[in-house]
Amino acid sequence: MCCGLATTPVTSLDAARLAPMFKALGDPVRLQMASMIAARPELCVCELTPAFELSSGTISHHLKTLREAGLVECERRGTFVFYWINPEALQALSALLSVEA
Amino acid sequence: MCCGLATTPVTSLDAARLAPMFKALGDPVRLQMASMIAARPELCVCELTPAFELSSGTISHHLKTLREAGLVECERRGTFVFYWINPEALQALSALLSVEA
DNA sequence: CCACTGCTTTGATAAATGTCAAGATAGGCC
DNA sequence: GGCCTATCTTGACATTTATCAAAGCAGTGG
Repeated sequence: MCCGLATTPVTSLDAARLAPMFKALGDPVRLQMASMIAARPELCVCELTPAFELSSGTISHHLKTLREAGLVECERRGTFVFYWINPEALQALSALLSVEA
Repeated sequence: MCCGLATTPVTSLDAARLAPMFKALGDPVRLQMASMIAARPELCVCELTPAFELSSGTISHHLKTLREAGLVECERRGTFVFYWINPEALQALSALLSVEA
């Protein structure tokens, strides 16, 4: 890996683009959500909701944050909505953090 | 890499521990700061300050946020204060994001 | 068409955040 | 000791955020 945060400082432009993704992961609830979604090919909201002691409105709000950050995508199938992770987004962040080598 | 966000979902405990680090990187100013610090063995605040159009108080505040998240450490040497990155912290985050394999 | 379920949106509220100006500290130097 | 510079801390303010309750929308099935 050649271009981590440790080798070349990110430009203010890159920072503006990438910071929202980190920000989206910067809430414990959303980090856990993202993790649950990433651990499977896709995950139904109906499986996500009971994992947290939060109103469904709040769950939906957090999912929207993850979506708008580009970290996940979703699709409605019948009554249910399924979410999956966007691997490119994770990779972009991971590459940035690669300390060296 | 065996234990990324994509393989085993993080526990709520891990989420609580790691989210603040992501959160600290979730501001464009702080992300760029962290990047500048990581690009060198250490960096003087006096080099950091003129890179942003922000008051020195605000710079100091952001550095405190990075410090409290465990992402950087610092030491005073004479009049100047030097910051350096905490590689373990970056690695912890990077490992979590490793999409697979 | 009506009721029900799953999910999202809206409105409201308390708490957290980013910023600056101004004051406080610490160290170097006369 | 007294001044100057570098950094941090404090107080204030506007903005953003996390949350809930309630209302809205989309599909399913009677």
